[in-house]
Amino acid sequence: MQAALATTGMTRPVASLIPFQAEAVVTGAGCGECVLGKLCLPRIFTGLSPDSMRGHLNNLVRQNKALLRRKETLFRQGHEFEALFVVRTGAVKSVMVDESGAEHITGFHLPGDVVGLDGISTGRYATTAIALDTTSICTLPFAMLEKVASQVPDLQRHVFRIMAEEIQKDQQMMLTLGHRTAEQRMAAFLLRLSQHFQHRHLAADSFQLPMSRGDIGNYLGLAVETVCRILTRFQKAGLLNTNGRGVSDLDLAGLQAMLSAPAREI
Amino acid sequence: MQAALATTGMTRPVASLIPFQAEAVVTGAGCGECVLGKLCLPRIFTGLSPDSMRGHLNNLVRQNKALLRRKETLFRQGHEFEALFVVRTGAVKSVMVDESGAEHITGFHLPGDVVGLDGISTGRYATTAIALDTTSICTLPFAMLEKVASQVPDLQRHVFRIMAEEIQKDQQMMLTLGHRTAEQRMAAFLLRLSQHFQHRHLAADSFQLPMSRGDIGNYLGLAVETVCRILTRFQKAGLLNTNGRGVSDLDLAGLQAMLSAPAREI
DNA sequence: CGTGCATTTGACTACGCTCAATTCCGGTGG
DNA sequence: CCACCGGAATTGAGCGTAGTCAAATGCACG
Repeated sequence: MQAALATTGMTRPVASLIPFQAEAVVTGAGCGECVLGKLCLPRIFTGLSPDSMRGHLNNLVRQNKALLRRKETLFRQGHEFEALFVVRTGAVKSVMVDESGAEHITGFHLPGDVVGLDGISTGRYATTAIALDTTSICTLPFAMLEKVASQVPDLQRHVFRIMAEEIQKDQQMMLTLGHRTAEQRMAAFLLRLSQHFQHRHLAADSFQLPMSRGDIGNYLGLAVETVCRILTRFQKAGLLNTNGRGVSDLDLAGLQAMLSAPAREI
Repeated sequence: MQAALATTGMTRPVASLIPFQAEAVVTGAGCGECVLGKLCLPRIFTGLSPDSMRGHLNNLVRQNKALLRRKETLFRQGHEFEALFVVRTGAVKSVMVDESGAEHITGFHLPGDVVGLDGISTGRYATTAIALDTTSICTLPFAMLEKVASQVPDLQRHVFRIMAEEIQKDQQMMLTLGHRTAEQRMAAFLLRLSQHFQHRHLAADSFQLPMSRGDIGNYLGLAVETVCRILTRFQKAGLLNTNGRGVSDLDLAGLQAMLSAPAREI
């Protein structure tokens, strides 16, 4: 983990490590600020005796949590895969550098999302994970996860599901990138963010974008200028209001309508 | 499975079912024509006693194999997810119909590939799987796979790996669709096919495309006309020869060079 | 209160889509 | 065996969406 939780490429300091309070989790209180949703450990271990639960927990969750600041990296492309991470607060982007040296953002990860799945198949992370904001992280060493999963069928099923959801999400994204216009991509992007917040009982029609216009463009396969122009167009059409990185008064139905509308006929 | 192995949407008959010879597998001969690679069951069960192996096998692999003809479906979008499938011979495409009724091909599956992963997360298949050729299939009921996986750590790890490889592949595709020109997409597509054949010790520079130009275009987010034009361009540039659905004399290095070359700077 | 990056807006260009017409094949029936 | 038919593939002409280049403005941080 030394390598994985290494310093950023820039001149930032290493991530600070704060002792993780396993006790609070085991007693069933949940980890307070944590927004793990279905991955929440107390739920996974529901039905196990407190002792057994504590035993598993101590193996499963790294006894610390990482706090990253803006632009610090959680792990780097090519480094040995050792753990999955769950975003508790903040936001993370996954960046892949291709053979020609160009950078491509393959995903944004908000609280509750799992980061690092791209490392499982080859044993090395396929992307570099970079914090977009001050971000707190939960660490799940994968070897331990595998071991516990083979003893706790519910956890095994849960890991299957998490990976399957990632597959589903990526295929949805392939569809967006391959078959939708620039406007539709932006609409789909905003709707996906909106749904994420809604699922967590946060405002669905007003929120902050944790990433830059450039990041959005890179992720959606659009030029920065196009992203800007479309946001202005949306604003003029009354679909939303922008204020820096904040968007408000999203017309969710209107945006949804753009997706059903005449796409590129390929 | 009745539903999953249902009739095609057209007027084709149901897939014929031929008894699966589990015995042959257990004795270590492998399933002959099968090209499962690392998923090959005898390998999974290496180290287990023959009896234990036979017990697992009988649970794991459906006691039949399906033979599909061109345009017949393996499963349909929205139907209950019950099993994964492995392509033994032939080829399959995964087609998703979106809210606006447009069809999108999310993947092609060649011998050794697993089909149906998109159904795990929601419990319903997210795509319809359609045979591109006469295709033989191996069926893995997922409930059984989960059960055996929780008893055989190697199998659990293997399922993780298969799903992770799908994630990796999809993210590579996102990158292709979002950041590459039409020519680069075609080059990447041909190279991926070539690598698939090479890994299976088949000719890497000459093979048949099991799908139509239209399917390729749909998959790559390009118009059919663009696919044709690019293939002609490639041929004139001496990168390959085409003959109907056959391609030969691929200049792999030349195609690879196109990917490293100046992409769209996004 | 600058300096530097992020964002926005404008002008122009080009890649790839659309529409249209022709050719090529594979399958089918006379 | 050949003629015919329908879909697939190919090629051409014209156009539109989104990228590129360029410049101005906004904004955060030192």
